Amino acid sequence: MVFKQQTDVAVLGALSVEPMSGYALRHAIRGVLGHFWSESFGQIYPTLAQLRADGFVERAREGPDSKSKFTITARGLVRLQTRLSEPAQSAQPRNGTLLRLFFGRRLGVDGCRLLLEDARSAAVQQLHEFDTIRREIQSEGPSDDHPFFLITVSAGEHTARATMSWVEESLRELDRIESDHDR
Amino acid sequence: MVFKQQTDVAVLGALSVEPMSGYALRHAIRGVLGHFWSESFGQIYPTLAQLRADGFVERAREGPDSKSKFTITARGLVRLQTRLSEPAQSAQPRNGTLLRLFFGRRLGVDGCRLLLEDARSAAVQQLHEFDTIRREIQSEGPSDDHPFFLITVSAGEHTARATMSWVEESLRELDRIESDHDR
DNA sequence: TGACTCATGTAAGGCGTTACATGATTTT
DNA sequence: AAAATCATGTAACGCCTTACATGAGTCA
Repeated sequence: MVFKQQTDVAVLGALSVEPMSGYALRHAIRGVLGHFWSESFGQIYPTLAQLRADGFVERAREGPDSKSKFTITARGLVRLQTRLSEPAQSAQPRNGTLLRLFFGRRLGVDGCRLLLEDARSAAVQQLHEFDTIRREIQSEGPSDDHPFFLITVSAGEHTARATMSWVEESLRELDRIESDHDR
Repeated sequence: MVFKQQTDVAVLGALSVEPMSGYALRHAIRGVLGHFWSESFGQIYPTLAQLRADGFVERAREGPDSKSKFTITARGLVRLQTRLSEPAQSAQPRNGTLLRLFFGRRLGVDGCRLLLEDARSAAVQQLHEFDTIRREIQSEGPSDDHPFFLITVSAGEHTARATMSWVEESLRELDRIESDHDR
C-alpha cells in the first residue's frame, strides 16, 4: 500500500505561515484552502500528534497570548520543503453533477436544467467568496506568502468562470435537444 | 452515517446505454467518464452482485454473443431515474498542485514553475483525449444519449482551457515575484 | 446562569484502492 | 505453446468523515 496521505503537508504548511491551535487550523483550511482542500478534526489531531512525536512541530508556551498554539520547528520547515517537492497527488475525480448529466437521457431534460442552474449558482457563490478572500489577503500587511495565495485564488476564479460559460452553452444545447425531440 | 455511495448510479447508467460485462464496465468508465469519475473492480463487482440481488440487473444469456453480459431490468431503469434525481454528491476537493502552490514560498519559485508546467501538459493531454472521445462518439451512429455525453466532454474542455490560461498568467506572476525579490 | 465558541481528542464505520487468486478465451 | 487479454471475485488495509465525549473560557 502506497503512502498517499498529505494532511501533514497542509498542517505543516499552515503552521509555517503562522502558529495556531488545531481548532484554528481547521478553520483556516476550511476558509482559505476550502475550494481545493479539506481536512477534518479526525485527521488534524492525530497528524499533529505524529508531527510532534517526530519533532516537526511543538506546542508554544511563552508570551501573553500563549493559549495553546502549535509552532513549526526548524526540522519541520525542512520536512515541509521535502514534502512539497514530492510529486503532487490529487484525489480521484468524482463529480456527481457530471455523472448525472452524462446519463441525462434517463434523468430528463428538466432535471438536467436544474443541475446546470445549481452549478451556475455555486459558481457565482464561489466568485463572491474568492472576492472576499482576495480582500482579506490584501487587507493584511504585505507578506512573501500572499502572492502564492493569490495564485490559488486565481485558479478558482478561472475554473468558476469556465463553469459559468459551460453552463450557458449547455443550457442552449438542452433547448436544442428538446426541440429536436418535438420534431 | 449517511449513504453517499454512487457507484450504483455509474453502473446502472452505463448498463442503460448498453449491456456489458463487469470488466467492460470498468473499461468504459475509465475511458469516457474518466475525467470526472472513477471506479475500481473492488467497487464494481460487489455493486453488481447487490444490484442483481435487488433485481435491478440480470445476466444476459441468449443471443450468439451471449458471453457474460449484465443487462439492466425494467425495475433497474426506474431505480436509475430515482437515483439520478437525488442531489448530486461530489468528492471533497483535494488538489495536490494547488496545495503546493499555496505554500509556494516554502517550495520555491522554480518548484512552482515545474508544477505549473506539469499542469499545462496535463491540460494539453486532456484536450487531446477529449478530441478523441468526441470523434468516437460522433463516429457511432446517432443516439439520444450522445448529446448528453458531449455536454460532459464540453465541461472538461472548458476546464482544461481555463487551466491553460491560468497557468500562463501564473507563470508571469512568478516572474514578477522573482524580480521583486531581486530588488 | 446558560449559551456559545474554543479546544482536544477518540471510536465506529463507510468508502475506495491495491493486490492477489483463479480460470477462460484469444492472439501470436 | 506461450503470452496477452478478458473475466470474476475476495481480502486487507489505508483514508477520511461523522458523531460523540469532555472541558475551559467568554459573553449575554
